[in-house]
Parts: sequence; C-alpha cells; structure tokens
Amino acid sequence: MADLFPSGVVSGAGEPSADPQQSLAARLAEAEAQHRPLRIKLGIDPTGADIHLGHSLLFRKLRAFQDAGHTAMLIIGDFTARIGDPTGKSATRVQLSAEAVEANASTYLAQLGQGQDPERALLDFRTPGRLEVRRNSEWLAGLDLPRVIELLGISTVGQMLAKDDFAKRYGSGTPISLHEFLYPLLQGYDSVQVRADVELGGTDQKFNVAMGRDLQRHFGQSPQFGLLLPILPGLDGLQKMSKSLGNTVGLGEDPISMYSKLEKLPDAVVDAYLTLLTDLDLGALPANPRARQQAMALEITCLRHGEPAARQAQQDAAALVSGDAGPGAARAEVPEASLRAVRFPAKAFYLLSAVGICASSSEARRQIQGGGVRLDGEKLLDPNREFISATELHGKVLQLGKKTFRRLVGVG
RNA sequence: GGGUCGGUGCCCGAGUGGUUAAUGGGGGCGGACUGUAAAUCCGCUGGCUCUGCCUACGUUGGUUCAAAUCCAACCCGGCCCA
Repeated sequence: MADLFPSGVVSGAGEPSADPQQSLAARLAEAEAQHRPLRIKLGIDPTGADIHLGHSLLFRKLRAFQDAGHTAMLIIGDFTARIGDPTGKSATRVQLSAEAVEANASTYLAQLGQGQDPERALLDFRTPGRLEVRRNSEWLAGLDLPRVIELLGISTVGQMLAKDDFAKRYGSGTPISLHEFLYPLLQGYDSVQVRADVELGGTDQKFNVAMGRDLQRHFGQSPQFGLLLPILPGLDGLQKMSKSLGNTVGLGEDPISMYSKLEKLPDAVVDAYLTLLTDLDLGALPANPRARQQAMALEITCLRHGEPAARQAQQDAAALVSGDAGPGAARAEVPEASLRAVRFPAKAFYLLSAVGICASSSEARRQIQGGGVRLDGEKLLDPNREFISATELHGKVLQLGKKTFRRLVGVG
C-alpha cells in the first residue's frame, strides 16, 4: 500500500502524543479493530478554477488513504468561498456568485479525475464508499444565530490572535474584520458535520485543523487527527506555490509548458518536489543537479500526461531552446495561436498583443525593442515592421524570451 | 461618536502648485553570462496598430493660466479617547 506517512512529511496538530506518527497509527488501528474506514477530510476552496501541483500533493495523500480502504471526505467550501477568504491581503474581496462557485467546483472535480480513466485520475471516483463530496453550504447556509453564537463562544480573541496571519496583521495595524474570526470556526464546524477522523491540510492549516478538534470535542465527538503536509514551494523556490504569486504549475497545463517550467526549478527545491510529488527514490537519482532537475521534470510530467507525452515534451523543450531554434522549433510541438483576430496589415508590436503573447501592445513594443522577440528564430527588432497578410505568417513560430512560443496559424 | 494621522502606479514608498507617466526599492519581464538554474551586470516596467493621442496619484466637486500637491464634502483605514 502507498505509504500513508512517509518520513518527514507528517506532522500532527494538537495531538497529546509526542509522536504524531504514533497517534495516526493508533487511529488506523482503531479503525481496523472496529472494521470501519476512517473518514479523511480535505477541504477545498472553489475560488479559482485551476488545481496546481501545490494542491495535488494533498490529493495524492488523500488518494493513498482511499487506496488503503478509507473514505475521502472532499468538502467543497462553497459557502465560505462565497463570503471571501480571510487569509487574503484585501479584506474586502470579490464575493463570488453561487453560479461562479458552482462552476469552479465542477471544474475542480473534473481536474481531480471525475469521469476519467481511473489510472490517470487523482482521486478514486469509482470504488463505492471511497469518496464523499459535500458542500459546506449544506450545513452552513442554514445556521441560526444562537448556533453561531455558540460557535463564537468556543474560542477566544486571544486564541484567534495567536493565529499567525491574524497576529501579523494585528501587529502591523492591518485591518481584521470580525467575520474573519468566523472562518476557522466554520471550517472547524465542517469537521463536526462530517465526523472527520483525520483532516488533511498544509502546515499553514494547523490553526484551522486544531480549531476543528476543539469544536468536535465541544460537540462530543472524538477530535480528528490533523495530518499536516509541507507546503510545496513555488517555481520561484522561495514562496509557497500559489496562483496569486504566479509561481504555479497547473495540472491542466500541456506537457511542454509543464516540463519546461519544472526543468528550470531552483536547485534548492528540486528534492522537495521529488519527495512530495513523486515516488522516486532520491538515492537512485543522478547527483548532478541539472540531470536531477530533468529527471524530476520528466517524472512529474509523466505522472500527469503519461510517459510518451512526457518524453516528447522533453525533446521538444530541448529543440525549442537549442541554438538553431529555426528548424528545431518548426518541428517541435508548440501551442498554436490563431491569426483570426488579427487585422492586417499588422505591425509587429500589435501582432504580439493581438496573438496574446504580450499583455498589451505597449509591452510588446518594449519587448521588441529590448531584443526579446524572435520570428522563426530570427530576431525581430523593429516594432513597426508590417506584415500584410496571414499567409505571410502562417506556420511561423513567434517567440518571446526563452520560454514563450506560439505557432501562428492563419485562417483555414 | 470625538481627537489625530493617513489613502500614490503589481507591492512598499518618495513627492506637497508649474520642463512628468510622477525619485527610490522590491517584484516581474527582456538581454549578456550559465546548467533553459543561482549569483552578477545591463535594459524595460500606464494604455492605444504609437513619429502622435489618451487615462492616471481614495471619490466627487471647487480655486487656479496650471494641482498628486490648495479648499470642501464624502468614502475607507490606523492609532488614542469614549
């Protein structure tokens, strides 16, 4: 069975026992004795549409529990998402509509492998009893004031201010809205509702997970075990992987972009990726940093897209960047960009933005002037260079910097 | 509710009537170097099919030939008091 607690990956939250692994083991033994599967809670926040590698680490673990015969309780935080996330910088954030949340939720499930080939799916959607998907609006939307007050009474301001995020903001004079205090409580209440035995989360979730334990105790349940996984560093190697930081690799990304992002991951975090996202044996891998990096990129791409696609991506990525980008790039698989929306005659800087390589035509102009743009391997230096028709550009590869490529395709 | 300080570009943060898309730092992007890395050095970092034209310093209105800079009201926040 897949290891439920690989070394260095597990830490407990609020367990009396000094050894977290031991108390998880106790939990498992207890389930065994009672002939019942453990209920493993994992909450997801359907605020964005994409799942990235940082999330997938949690799902991998959840899957391991499923494979060991336990029940995954996937909680979609549709209610909490609608109000807003307190850990964000701006307290007032866009309130998502119910429809938007629902749309995100189904995109999530699709990415997790709902209705897909079970081999490639992140979670086991098929085996009966292995997965329950719940939305927390089921029990949160109807909470009445007396119950809310009861929840509020379980914690104290002091406890709330002990939470890292709150402590920082309070200390620095950044506003904290009262309703933000409700978050940990509501999230904890989810644990009560689903009678979670174990809650999975990143180490940054320690506070919330511990709160869940308090609430469960308050409501007469035996408190869940918090299984806290390390936070995956982002592509910058410094901060956590997070969409708002723009340092993510999305599970939905094509093999090439996935591979090429990963192969230039900072050395310092390559091993973290290997341990957290793959089952490879570190000792068996090449010691050379570059080779190791590539092995990691290949394996992760492989897990998601299958070996043939991953190998192809590796080759293509090499071809794209190798000095003679021209012929190499012409063969390699490059995302296509339609010229349909481009109005001809088109000046170079306009083309870049119209095709979506640059965010704006002004930026495109700057990039060209800065020498960062190539057309079929040839440096494009005049932002005002005019192209008269789509046929002139059809099939050519437009390149920005070292990693952005688009094959231009004309109409028809 | 009262007092007080403050709201500047992705972030932090200068600027307090007049050669301005607005000093500086961070981040980001591009170039050189390299291992498609790190470190280092250099450039760029509002928008627009752009030799010019737009829109920008919480919001709205006002005073000025001229405001991010002065005035008023409003909105939002920190701190202190109640």
